[in-house]
Amino acid sequence: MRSGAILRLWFSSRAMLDPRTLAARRDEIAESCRRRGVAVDLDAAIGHQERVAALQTRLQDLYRQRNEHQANGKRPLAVKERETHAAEGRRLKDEAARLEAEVAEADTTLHALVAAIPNLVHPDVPTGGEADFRELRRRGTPPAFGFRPLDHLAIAERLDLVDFDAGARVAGQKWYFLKNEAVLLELALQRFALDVLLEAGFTPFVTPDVAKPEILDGIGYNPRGPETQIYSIANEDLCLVGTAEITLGGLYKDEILDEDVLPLRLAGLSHCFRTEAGAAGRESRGLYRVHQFSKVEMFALTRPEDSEAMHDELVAIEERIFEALEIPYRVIDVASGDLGAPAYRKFDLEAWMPGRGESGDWGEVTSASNCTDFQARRLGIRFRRKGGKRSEFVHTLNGTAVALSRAPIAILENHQREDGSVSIPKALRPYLGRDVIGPR
RNA sequence: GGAGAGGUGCCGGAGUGGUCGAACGGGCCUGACUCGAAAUCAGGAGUACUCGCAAGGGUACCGUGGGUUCGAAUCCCACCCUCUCCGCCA
Repeated sequence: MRSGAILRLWFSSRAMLDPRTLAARRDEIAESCRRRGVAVDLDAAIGHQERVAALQTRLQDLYRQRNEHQANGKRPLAVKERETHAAEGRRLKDEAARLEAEVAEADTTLHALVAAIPNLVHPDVPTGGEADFRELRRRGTPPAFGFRPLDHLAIAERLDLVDFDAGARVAGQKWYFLKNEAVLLELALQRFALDVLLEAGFTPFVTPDVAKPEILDGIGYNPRGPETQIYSIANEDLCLVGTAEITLGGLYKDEILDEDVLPLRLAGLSHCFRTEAGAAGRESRGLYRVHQFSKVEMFALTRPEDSEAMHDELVAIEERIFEALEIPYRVIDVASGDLGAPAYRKFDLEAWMPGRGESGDWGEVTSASNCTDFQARRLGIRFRRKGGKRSEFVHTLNGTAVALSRAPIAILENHQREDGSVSIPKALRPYLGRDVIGPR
């Protein structure tokens, strides 16, 4: 009789927003959900948690009885006795099976209820929707052109850098070929960003471009459903990753780390695939919103007390990169309704894009999130303090070092010149092997 | 993709139906010895959940999921993974 599975099923559901403390933190969680504009039936979850706990206690007690009974059967028994003993054993087994089914059913419900609860929200996060962000600072000055600046698509077409028509022919709408110096630019940016991260103590990775649904789920993505951003591979239990955050987060799934290896700073280079379901009609010209791009991603695992400092560190690195690329940007504190379920707080870098909108506009180029223990709970990533007995969940953070779709937009648009050429920022020249693209 | 071997605790590695949460060795922690260290000796130590103020109990876990049995690390089935060989291939 294998009874472990049923217990582990139950235990697995605890690895989210901790169901045990659900009741104690009810008001805090309710307030966070309200600020996010997410409707969650907290009381149902709490009620269910209690029901499952009670069932679980009964089941454990039954297991204890069963063990005692089995211990009694170890000595030699007369035939009659043996028969009686076996019958009682079968009865206990049936009863356990019935209870197990009940626990499993209740646990599935609890799991669904708890999974729907998003992370808490940092007290300083502005409350509201997409437009209610708080601007924290601006760096750099938007360039003043003595001519009418083009958008990146027009620049790229003139310089023969991208081919969306060919992309559509081969793969469909919003797929594209990079061409000529755009290829060199992508590689140069990758290597440049990687060097910045190496300098900052990151361990570099090239990650798988696919991951199992359970990993996606642990990170907080919902791979199924009509509005999903995630491609699934037919006939395989695999998804194309939307970011290396997924694979880097999965790297330490179910591990217990030593306190002294923290913080861990990981840099991941991967392709990113997004269905962009429901994104039709949004500002998405050219490379801004595409189905595939490359990205150098930062991922960090820290002790709980270190995550806010790490969050600042990630943003500082992003700023260092865009400063070196001589691109004006601003940093925003993303509003509660626009955080996504895993994030406790999120800082975006928005670069100035002269070709965006009527006369230039800010466009998101990076995003850094502190997910506290939300992902760690779902993935089972823990650490143990020196001399400590119990393990604790780590905090996870992620941030974009450079997205090779949007960073090139900012470079092309900000550094374009009247003759149609694009000058290359000094920091990038050694990587690109030239000072200028074009004119042609 | 085909054939074979194997998945046990931090590591190595026993264990083929109850005496196994698991021998033995290494590593690790504590103590003794030492001026100190090495060596040696003694002791300790898995993970998670749960009951309890605590001391201390209980339950589960030997790749995963099922099955047989009163009882499974051990027997049966399926799957996953690793290694070796063959084929194919960038």
